[in-house]
Amino acid sequence: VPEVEKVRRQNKRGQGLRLREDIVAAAAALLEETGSEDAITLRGLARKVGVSAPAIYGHFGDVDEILAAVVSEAFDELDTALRAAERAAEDPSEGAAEPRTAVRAVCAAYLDFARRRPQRYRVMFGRHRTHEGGAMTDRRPAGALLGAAAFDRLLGAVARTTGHPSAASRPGADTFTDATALWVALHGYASLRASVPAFPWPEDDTMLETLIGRLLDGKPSPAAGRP
Amino acid sequence: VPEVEKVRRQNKRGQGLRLREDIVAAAAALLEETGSEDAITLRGLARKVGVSAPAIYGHFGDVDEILAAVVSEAFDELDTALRAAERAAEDPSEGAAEPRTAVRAVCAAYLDFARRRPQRYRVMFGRHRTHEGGAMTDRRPAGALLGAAAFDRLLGAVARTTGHPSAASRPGADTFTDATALWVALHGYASLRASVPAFPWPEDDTMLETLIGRLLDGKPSPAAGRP
DNA sequence: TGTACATCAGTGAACGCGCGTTCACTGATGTAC
DNA sequence: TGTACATCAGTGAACGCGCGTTCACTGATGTAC
Repeated sequence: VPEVEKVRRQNKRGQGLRLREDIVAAAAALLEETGSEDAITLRGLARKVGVSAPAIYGHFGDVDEILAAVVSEAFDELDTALRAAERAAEDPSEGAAEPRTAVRAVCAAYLDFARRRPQRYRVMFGRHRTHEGGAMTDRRPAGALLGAAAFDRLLGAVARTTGHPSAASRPGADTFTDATALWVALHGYASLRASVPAFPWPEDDTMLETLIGRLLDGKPSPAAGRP
Repeated sequence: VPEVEKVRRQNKRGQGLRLREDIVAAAAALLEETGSEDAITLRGLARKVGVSAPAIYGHFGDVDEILAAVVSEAFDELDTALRAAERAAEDPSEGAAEPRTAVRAVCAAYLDFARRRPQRYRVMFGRHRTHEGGAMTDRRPAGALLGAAAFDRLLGAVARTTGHPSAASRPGADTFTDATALWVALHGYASLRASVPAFPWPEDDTMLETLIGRLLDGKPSPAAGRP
């Protein structure tokens, strides 16, 4: 028997790789529907996909692997959304109509994602990662970097407006600190807005104007109409 | 048999009300140890307290009630910590050494609480409350207001420095917006710091100086040492 | 002070359930000849 | 083109486990007389 290159066999009746996708999609749906990670069970997913429970072991060894796939996919989605928002904001005038337009667009897209996929957003950023194993096991490098991709979008948008006049008045500012402060505020707002809906939150636009104005441009509150 | 006022019977051998406390304490410990709410089970708690499982029904009808008690207790603790920090900051000079001292102290205490009780903090603010039942069921008014108590501490500290010179330069500012922006940033930092430990976070003091300076005083970045 | 009794916090056995996981299997798909 | 066979994705029955919850009970505590 000569050594033969293993060839990917054609998917059986459309299934095959599709089952994997179906499982991840079902997990995401289950998460958003129930609002709880522990509603995601092997048997529950199998039921939802319409397959027997052991069939899942062909694609995932673990229910945690499935949740990890959901999270990974969600991070891709977030990155795509931020990218699209940035492109759309920069597109029409080619130059810079207003210095903060792109930053504002990216931030708005971030908040929009968190609102559209609340449970996925919560799992992406709301789970405490205990650095299991002392100093730096680096067992899940991808997991640690996932959030960084979204941050880099934000950082890029902020950096691209550094040369603008509004930045000149803030000689001590540095881009990384700016982006960090902005991310922290965005996440805080997105998270609390979902957790404490009873709070009298302002509109997204108002909140964004406040945060960007103060954190990046050193401007005071956007004249909320108080005497 | 005449109507008799029901008198609280003396606790049996030190138990009685103590079991209830023990259950809540065990739940809090289990939450912090395992980092997961669904590690809190009736049987697990009974085991940890050293009591049979049905004994818990005498004090709680539900495992969710126990978690609610943990959260309620944690909110009390947070409020106490913020109160203490504020008092300590205002105590020595009786006047105002520096306008933002009290605000900074309250913020630092907030971050400290989130760091000392990470899982409880996560459950307090990280769980999405779906407004189940349309518009305003108001079924859990206490739950909705719990976060507001901590916010009021922050609001008070901010309000008490409004008359200071630093506020005069920001005519458009209003206290509520200030406190909201600050809370959002504090929570975002506390939450992300725990979720994404791999990120190069600054020291708490530096972060606080940045956030308070920009959000409340309109100052740029704290001269992070860049040319 | 002493005895009989009501109270009630907690027990221990038992139940049914959904879960993860295993195992031998089935049956359609694509391939060798 | 036709037949025999290897492959392998998915099946169905079965298991042991920990869970929430029920039930009749026990035994110490405090009270009535």
